[in-house]
Amino acid sequence: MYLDELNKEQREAVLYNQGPLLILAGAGSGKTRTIIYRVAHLIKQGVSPYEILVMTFTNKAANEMKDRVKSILDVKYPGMWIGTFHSICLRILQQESIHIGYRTPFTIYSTSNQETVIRRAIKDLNLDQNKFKPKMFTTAINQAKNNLDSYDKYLDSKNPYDRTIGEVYQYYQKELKKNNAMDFGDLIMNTVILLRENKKVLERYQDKFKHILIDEYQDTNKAQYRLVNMLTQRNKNICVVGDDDQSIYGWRGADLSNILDFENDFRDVKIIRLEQNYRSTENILKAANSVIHNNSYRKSKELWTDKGEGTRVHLYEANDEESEAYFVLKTIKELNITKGFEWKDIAILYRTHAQSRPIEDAFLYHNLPYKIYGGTRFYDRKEIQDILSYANLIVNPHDNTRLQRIINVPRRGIGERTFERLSNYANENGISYYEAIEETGKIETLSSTYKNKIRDFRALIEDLEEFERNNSVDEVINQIAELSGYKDDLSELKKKNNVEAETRLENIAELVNVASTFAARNPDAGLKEFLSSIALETDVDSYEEEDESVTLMTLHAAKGLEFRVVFIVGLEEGLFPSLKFDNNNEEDEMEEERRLCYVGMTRAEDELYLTYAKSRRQYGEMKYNMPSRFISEIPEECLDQINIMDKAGAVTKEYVKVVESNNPYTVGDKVEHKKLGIGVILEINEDIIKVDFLQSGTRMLATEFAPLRLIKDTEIVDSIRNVTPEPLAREKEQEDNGYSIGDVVEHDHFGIGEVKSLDGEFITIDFNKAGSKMLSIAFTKLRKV
DNA sequence: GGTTGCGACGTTTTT
DNA sequence: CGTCGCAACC
Repeated sequence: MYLDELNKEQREAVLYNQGPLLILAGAGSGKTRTIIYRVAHLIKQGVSPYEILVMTFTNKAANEMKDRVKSILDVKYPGMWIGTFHSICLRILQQESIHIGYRTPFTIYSTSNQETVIRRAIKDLNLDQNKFKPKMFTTAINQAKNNLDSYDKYLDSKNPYDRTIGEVYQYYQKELKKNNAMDFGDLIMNTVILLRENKKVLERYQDKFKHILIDEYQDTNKAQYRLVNMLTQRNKNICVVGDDDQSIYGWRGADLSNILDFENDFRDVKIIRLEQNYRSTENILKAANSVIHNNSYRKSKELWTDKGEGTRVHLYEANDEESEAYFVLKTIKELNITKGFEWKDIAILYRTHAQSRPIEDAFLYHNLPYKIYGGTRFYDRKEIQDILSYANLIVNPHDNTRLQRIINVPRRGIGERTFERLSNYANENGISYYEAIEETGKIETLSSTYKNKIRDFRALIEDLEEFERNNSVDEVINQIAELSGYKDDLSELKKKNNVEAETRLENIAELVNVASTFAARNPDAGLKEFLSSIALETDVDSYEEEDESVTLMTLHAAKGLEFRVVFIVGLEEGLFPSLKFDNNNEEDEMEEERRLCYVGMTRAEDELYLTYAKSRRQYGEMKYNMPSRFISEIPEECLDQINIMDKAGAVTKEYVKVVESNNPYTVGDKVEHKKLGIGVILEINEDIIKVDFLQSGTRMLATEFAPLRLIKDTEIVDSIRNVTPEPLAREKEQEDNGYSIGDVVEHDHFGIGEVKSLDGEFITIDFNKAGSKMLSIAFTKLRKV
């Protein structure tokens, strides 16, 4: 019986099924499990799946829930509405499109499309481009939509700056309407407007959804709050799950008061607290609890665990960001060797993306596999946006923004002047650009050469439209890349050894993959459906737990995940907590930084490392930051201060020496190799050691990959057993490793260099920039030049 | 129509 | 220190 798999509070939350319910679920307290079982239980009790609505913030969460509900109930199609706020709203808007004055299918504008429209607005409204940056407006408009504010409110403002925002907002909104497009904010706001202005529609949905569940309720903004509130007014079976201590998106419009005031919004609210943490050890939990206790704007809650004390939270002071990176690297290697943690068990979390760089450098140099999440998103990449613009144009040719984007990409001789003549004609006649293209003959300002070029473009789009009717989504995407000349263009560049072009081709291939997966899963869906599905998709959705690599990500991106070992780096005043506070709500923002720290700390299951650097390069300038206040908020008895003086501090440029000083081995140490048995270290050269093995003679080994462990003298007697040294696979390469002295080679990290000497699988190269290095061929990516 | 160089800028970003 | 956008060049 599935109820037996729950603790007392979780069970209570599953069984309580009449009226408003607030589940305050601390980090690692089995939140998702509770929601899923609650849904399953409702259905087992006879509630129809069609009467249940579950809203989440990420596709990942939605998919996970869908899958788990399906497996508990053992059905193929769950029937209930489970999705992100945005996808649920999209679904409603598409069904009710007659009420909202949009044609179906409307398109969805991503952040980059948004910016394109804003740029045009700034130009057309003759605003000073030095004073007004597009980002200011996108931020303001998104925020306005989160708060359900229309542009009228801004236009009526006494503040001239707000009036300018109003003007741009108005222009932008009209432009979107003209293009039959909505941005992310519109999806929510327009749904609220739809329900507010159509009583019949509202009542239909209120009737339909007898039970509504909201995940991560602390992250809802005002618009989302209104939406939920309207939908639930009839049945009041609203269950919200969240943790006020994990609200970290305030700057994006999330309104913490939604969860804090929930009990005042409804009558007879039942509150259940899930406070048993199944993730972290006592020390980690105690440290995290102590930090969050310094916040005043929160509900009382105290997490506990029965996992046992565990090790203390490790604290390390580095000299600078490079030695911080090397501490992380070295510690990870040690954890792997001594405690058997795998790469995928480990995550490194930081406040800003820029901090990943020194860590990447260190990992790259030492071939420690890692994966970075965030940064430029896959769907934001230029080539992906370009291809998708073509695809969108096939579905909706009147999308001016996207047409403008690709009409000359790749170059086909339709330059700025030509386009201007075309767009002028369109504007004068009040038609879309594509309609103007259909009337090219009538545009008198164009010479026949350019008319023909435009006709060619039109023919291209028509060919693609035709192709789309008879082929699968992935074939269409591929055809776009082919017919548009995009592929040829990149292939040409690739021939010239352009690495970037190669990546772009790979990205396009990946997009075709995504499309074919979609086509396989949704056999009845077409291009239209594919486009709206990926418009709401993000990179986080592709996070793979199985990956054999260390995870690098921002603290924000880590929410909802867990790792056996967590490093939080850069715990310095000014960096974390970040130093950019508004004067008005300084305290609010500090509390949000603290919650972010809490989120980071509670990701850790077994080991938590906190590091800070005494000095750090920020924006090219040397900064000397104080250790973060969050460190001093941790009780000393939970901390294990690592008091290694950083010998390497003075020579940070010389990675080599840092590693040497951090190398766990010294000459004379006895080691045990998984295959080669016991040996003694004869020499140490960077991270390569020469070991004399009892049974197989001397060998060079790369410390970070050789399956080695240090052994004490007393162990030796026990350990000498029959080790039959198997020749390593690499040994065969020794005969001819493909390189000879004098070869010029290129290394991903060090650049160009010349081969100086060869010693088995080891190769010494004199790099033009990085100097002389000894590297293991098996683990080094080298190219002959 | 495409390249180059200079200056401005610089959190976090579930959709 | 990097990146990116734009203006001035070829």
